[in-house]
Amino acid sequence: MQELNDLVKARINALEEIKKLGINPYPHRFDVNTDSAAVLAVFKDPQTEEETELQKQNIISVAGRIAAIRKMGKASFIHIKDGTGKIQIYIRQNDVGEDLYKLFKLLDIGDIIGVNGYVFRTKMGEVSIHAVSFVLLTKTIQPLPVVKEEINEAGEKIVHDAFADVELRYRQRYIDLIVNENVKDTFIKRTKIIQSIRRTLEKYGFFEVETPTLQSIYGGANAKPFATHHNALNIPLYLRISNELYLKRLIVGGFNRVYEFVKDFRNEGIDRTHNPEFTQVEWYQAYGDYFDSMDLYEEVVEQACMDIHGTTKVNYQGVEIDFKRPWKRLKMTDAIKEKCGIDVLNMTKADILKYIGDNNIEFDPKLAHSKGLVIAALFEATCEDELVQPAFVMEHPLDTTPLCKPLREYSMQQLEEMKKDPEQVVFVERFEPYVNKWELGNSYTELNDPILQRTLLEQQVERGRGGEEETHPLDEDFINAIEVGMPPTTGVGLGVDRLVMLLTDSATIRDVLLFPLMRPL
RNA sequence: GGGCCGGUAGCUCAGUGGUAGAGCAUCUCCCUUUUAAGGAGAGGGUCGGAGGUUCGAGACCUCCCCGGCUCACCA
Repeated sequence: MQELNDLVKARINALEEIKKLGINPYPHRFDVNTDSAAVLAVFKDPQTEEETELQKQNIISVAGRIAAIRKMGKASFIHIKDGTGKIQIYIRQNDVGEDLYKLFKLLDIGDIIGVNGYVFRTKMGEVSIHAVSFVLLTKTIQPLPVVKEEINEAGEKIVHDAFADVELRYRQRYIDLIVNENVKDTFIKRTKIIQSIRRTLEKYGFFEVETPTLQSIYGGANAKPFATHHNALNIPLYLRISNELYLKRLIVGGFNRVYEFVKDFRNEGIDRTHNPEFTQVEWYQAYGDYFDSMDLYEEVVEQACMDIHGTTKVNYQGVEIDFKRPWKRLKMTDAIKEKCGIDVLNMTKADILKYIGDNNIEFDPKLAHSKGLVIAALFEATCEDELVQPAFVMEHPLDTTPLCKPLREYSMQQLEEMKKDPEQVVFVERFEPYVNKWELGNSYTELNDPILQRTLLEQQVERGRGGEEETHPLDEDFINAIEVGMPPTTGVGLGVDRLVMLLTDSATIRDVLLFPLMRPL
């Protein structure tokens, strides 16, 4: 038993008093027939005397958590919060009787009650419920932070003593949701965004599926996995880092348009835009290419923004971002040309490395073995900061991914020759959407050449042995699926959390995750 | 992992080496249209943890725990 502070002791005492009054502090149900939002709408317009009198005949019942109490002897005002907002309740001994008023005096902020009464407007003009009776529905033991609100003369709401400790807010999100108004709103928007994405995909005939979270071979992205173990089978398992390879199996199997919202798990650092588990939606479309995916990606995001805000423009942390289609599209090498003034296509790997060195550009020397990876690294170090408004960066070097098709402009013979020359960089039909300098997703014209697929995945394994940590283990069954034959296909991954951040003006990913990972205490 | 900042009452915060504070909340009393309700009084602390310096530490030093920002890592 933990040591009780005075506030908890006082509430337990009140609970005992209530029981002595013969009242069950935890009854089983209560009939609710309206809510605070609906009540406030009743007196939206000025009322006549007669109409006000009429309301007295209309007894309604609401239920919610006590948010504020103002006791004045034998009459009191409280505010309760229900799912839709806040409403003031007037409780008077003359109306509810001495016994109930005795119970009322034992209530605290945080307790949950049901109220029967009629709507009226107070002297001060606030639409309220005049209680004729009430029922205690849940007596609470733990005190809530006492947050007070004031409307100043300018009509602005001033919040006093807001529950602001971010650590406590994340660890005890239920309290955060109760006392901090805007928190719930963010999560309502999150759900609406997900619903909007789903609607857009359904509109185009995409079919929602579910694929395994526990995988014996992880793949589809370059990331470190979480490892776990299955006892009965006595095998190691991994939490998925991506569902890409499973969705492609479904394309092979004849589902021509599929999508899935998934939690991906990546065993990496935590910061403002990274949580170890995060949500992606991936969709795959047979017979399409990455241009089709760009079109749909734009539409999905623009529509989500419209559904939340009624406009394509949002303010994110002081920067206006406009999701209006069409978005800017630029090749990676052109972005480098624009920013750095160099054309990496006409440079040797040594030249590019020299440029990186001469300009003190951050560079991980482990990547120096591949000209393509050097180019991608140069792009990331120099160009990402420019990509604030929505834009598609396209045509990445082949070495950045083993799952994407080379550009259609290469002839088969050309491709063979390029692969033999380390100074030749093969580019692939890939794009990454960037907004606010963040990668907001990833998309390919999917590789469906089984011979090239095997070669590229085997190279990944070799690179893994060579020290690059985040490369793929070989998934033979996936290659088998591609050998069985996957139609021309394009696929997209969209980072849901970051999109929600942008659309809700949230500064950190933790503000759009109900329960972000915290180190246990 | 590095750098910087923070952890004091249930909540929000003061407190630069000398008796641990304020507001709200809590408890007692008054108050039948209040709204940061008001008035009178009272209680409430392992100052994140452990060592150390000092006559004396919430404060200074060392280590540790938790968090925030930032850099690195993370396509």
